[in-house]
Amino acid sequence: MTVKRLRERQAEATRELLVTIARELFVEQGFAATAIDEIVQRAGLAKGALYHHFGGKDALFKAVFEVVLDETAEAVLSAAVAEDDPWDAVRAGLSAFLDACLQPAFRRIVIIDSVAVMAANSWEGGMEGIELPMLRVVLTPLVASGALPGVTVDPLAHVALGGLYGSALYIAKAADPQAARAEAEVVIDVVLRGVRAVATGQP
Amino acid sequence: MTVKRLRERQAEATRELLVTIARELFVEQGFAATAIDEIVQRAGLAKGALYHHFGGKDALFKAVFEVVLDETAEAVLSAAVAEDDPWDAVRAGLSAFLDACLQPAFRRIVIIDSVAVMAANSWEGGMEGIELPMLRVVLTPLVASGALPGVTVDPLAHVALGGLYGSALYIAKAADPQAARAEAEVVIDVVLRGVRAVATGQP
DNA sequence: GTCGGTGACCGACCGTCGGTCGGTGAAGGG
DNA sequence: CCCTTCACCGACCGACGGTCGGTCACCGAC
Repeated sequence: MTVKRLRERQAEATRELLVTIARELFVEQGFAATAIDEIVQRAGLAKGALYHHFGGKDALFKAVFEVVLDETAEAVLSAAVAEDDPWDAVRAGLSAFLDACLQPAFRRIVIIDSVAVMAANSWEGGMEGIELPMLRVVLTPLVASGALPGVTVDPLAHVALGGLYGSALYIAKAADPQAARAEAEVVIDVVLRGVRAVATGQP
Repeated sequence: MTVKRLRERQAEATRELLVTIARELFVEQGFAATAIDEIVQRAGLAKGALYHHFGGKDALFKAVFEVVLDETAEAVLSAAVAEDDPWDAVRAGLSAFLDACLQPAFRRIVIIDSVAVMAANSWEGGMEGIELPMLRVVLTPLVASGALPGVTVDPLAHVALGGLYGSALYIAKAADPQAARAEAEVVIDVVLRGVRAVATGQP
């Protein structure tokens, strides 16, 4: 299995090339404004090659989307697991997520274009696919500690994810992303402190 | 001015008809999957009529978008202004917005499709157009009171909107919407109490 | 009233784009 | 050495967004 046949390796290389090129163009121009012919031409391939490896333009986008999302999920999780205290883990994860929002690829692919493309194909969106499990990992310790009576993980994760998405949109559209990120972090910090205060009974 | 000429009235009726038909189809099928020919055919008009009144498919979508957004903004505001206490107003507004998130038109037009369409034309998105003023009315008293040091209205509104959308998503997908709504409101309540605790210095 | 201008609306036409499909040549098992 | 397999090719198609010259009812001027 480790020794792959020549054809197999070339095919995989072609797939990765297509994903890489498509990612560049999707980030630069957006999904709708990027023509398949342009992707294929820049990759030095014919249109048939793309349709041999991917079901269509949407499927190619989904492949790109998953790569970008995986990168972000990994960054968030690795930041969270580095902390011992559950609250510190949450804050570290949020900070990593806000960093991701500053990157053009995440903004364009995940925040702006993915929602419509996924909805058009009845696919799972960014919310449910990977981000939610990611958030559950961070939030479950909090809920399990019993600090938030009556609160269950699933709705909490959804609300948190939505809030993150809202701040992501704010950052994505701001003229000064750095300043927007700082503003958003203040807000999230207040919310976090507030929830913590309710949990511990201390302001 | 109140007495409009016949041509003027007919033109306005045509515009409204186009917006109404387009809204139905956009909600049913989404923006990308709806063909201009289909809109025009169902309206009993020719394609030229549409392009006479609107700059293009995107401009027609924006007109539909603004109508849907206005409806929601009005519902939220009327719910909020009925309350005297700022915190009660916030809660009432949030509840009304949650209801809006459950309606297919708002979900499809504003949440799913608007972001990509607006981004493609460098237009103002849903958050900045009307939703933000709507939420600003509700949230500005809080921020202006100085209870939340360092917090500005815009990012706070975005985070709140996102959180509400997340909970709406959770409710929409749940097998038991009533129970899900109760769960979500517990979470929102915790967050609200938390922010309030930070603001007042009391848990 | 009638006459010329205006503008709402028509619909054939165009360029582009996503998607299809029969073909081709090299890889690789027998 | 041959025959199957398959990654890849590229001409072609149909659909869609957008254009543009034409048409005719409406409306103010005289």
